[in-house]
Amino acid sequence: MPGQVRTRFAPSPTGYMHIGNLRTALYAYLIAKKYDGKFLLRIEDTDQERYVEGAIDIIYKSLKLAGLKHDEGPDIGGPFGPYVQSQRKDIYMEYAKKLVDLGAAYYCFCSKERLAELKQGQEASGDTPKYDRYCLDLSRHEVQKKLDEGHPFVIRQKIPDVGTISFTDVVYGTITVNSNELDDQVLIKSDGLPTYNLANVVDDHLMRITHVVRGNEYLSSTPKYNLLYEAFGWEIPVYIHLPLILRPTGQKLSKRAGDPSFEDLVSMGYLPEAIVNYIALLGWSPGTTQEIFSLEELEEQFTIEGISKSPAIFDIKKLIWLNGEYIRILPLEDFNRLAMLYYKGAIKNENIDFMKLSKVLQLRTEVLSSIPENVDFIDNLPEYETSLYVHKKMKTDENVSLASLKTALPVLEELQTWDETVIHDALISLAGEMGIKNSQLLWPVRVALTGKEVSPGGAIEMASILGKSETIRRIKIGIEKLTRY
RNA sequence: GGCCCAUUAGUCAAGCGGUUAAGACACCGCCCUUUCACGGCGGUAGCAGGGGUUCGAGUCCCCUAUGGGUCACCA
Repeated sequence: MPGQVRTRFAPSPTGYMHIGNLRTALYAYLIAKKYDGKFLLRIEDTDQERYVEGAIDIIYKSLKLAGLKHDEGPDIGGPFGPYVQSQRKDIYMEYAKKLVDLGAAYYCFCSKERLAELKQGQEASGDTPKYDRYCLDLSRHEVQKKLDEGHPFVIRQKIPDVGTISFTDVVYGTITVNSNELDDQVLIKSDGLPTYNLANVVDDHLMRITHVVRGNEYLSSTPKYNLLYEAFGWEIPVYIHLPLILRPTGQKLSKRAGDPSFEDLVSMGYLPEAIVNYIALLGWSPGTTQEIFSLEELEEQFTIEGISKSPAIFDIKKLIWLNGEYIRILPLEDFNRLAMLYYKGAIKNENIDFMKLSKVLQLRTEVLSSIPENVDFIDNLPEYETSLYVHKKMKTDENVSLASLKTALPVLEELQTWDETVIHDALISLAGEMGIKNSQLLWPVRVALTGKEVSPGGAIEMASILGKSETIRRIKIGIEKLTRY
């Protein structure tokens, strides 16, 4: 294929970037990068009824967050602009008229009422709704007359009566349909704006798109677009249709069903890099056993051959794992900065060394939003049962624990400096002196300090983070609970 | 319903006529260990069903079933 590879991401501004959309953008981007080509952003806003305020900003923001930089687009311009379809209205009309001249399209003056009636009748008799070509044979003169009289009109594509149409998709292979399955769809709406059916063809050609990357839902309408390319005498792009991403119950992802958007996932505590990594693997395989990919690695290793045909289910479990992997490799400072957003709401105590907390928490965090529940004991020691002190493997029960806490209390109170090393040495040697296992001393202390079954660190780490006076206070509470028991 | 597409473990998936059918998540067990987690080791679990073609089929063909997509003046 001569010339430079050019792909595009062409979302309509609905205000919601779902995971499937993002993945389409990602693959289009990767294909461009892989072949050293250009990736462009085009806004498909030809349906003004669906316009949502601020939706374009969400698109910019999402792409930026995902690291998908476009080379041309509404915000940065480019040689084939404008990149917003509503600003290209005249272009589409011009090409639609050309199609009429070519005999590949025709004016239609049917009212919406007539169309609705027609459809209703066809459905009632069990037929597939299809335009009846009422206006197809209007003479040039009749058409001109109606236009002069100011009748509202649409321009419809004229599908050949007979024959089959084939096209080849890189992932799905050659697909053939009967032209009688196709409807004479509207190309230009009565508001003068084009439908997707015309706009995508005109723009992809004018913007020199070489590889059309889009969701599988366009597979069945692609033959109609090919007819248009052929009528214009334009080169047909390489088609790459992507399998759908489904929700765990098997349906298409949807906003209505509550499936999270990309931004939702980010605000739920997933890192953009992890999400991108995860969706790259939903529908594509590198052919190796590598699972962790930076965007740069994807750019190098992505292959069109690796795209699969079958739909994939969005499995949050694997994303959680992957997110944990990304969190663990973060520099401590970066993790701390991210975690701070969650600490703020959960911890009011100002004496906490957050960096110290982050250090123990980082290994244990898979999703940032789980942080608050993991650190809730810091501000307030939870109410807990003395049964927490009973642990078979640690060889502790209430009696052992009470003895351990009572012995540990004065030792800790005497400590002049309060850091992990000092606390560690004091407690470990104490266990030695007492002739008990480390766990028989440390488990009770950890329980007393946190009041929880699990905590983001052991007794020594928790004591260090909570500080001396709070540690002492909590151990006393523990002793009291166990004494009462 | 018509047309189009898909179907390897619970999930993502490798496989492109001859394999003990990779790997990952999840799950289970063991080890490490002051809890949990991390890490290490091991395990359970799969070619939707039926016909062909072939010396040989997860791989090719047909049928059935299931799932999905599409049939708009939405994209």
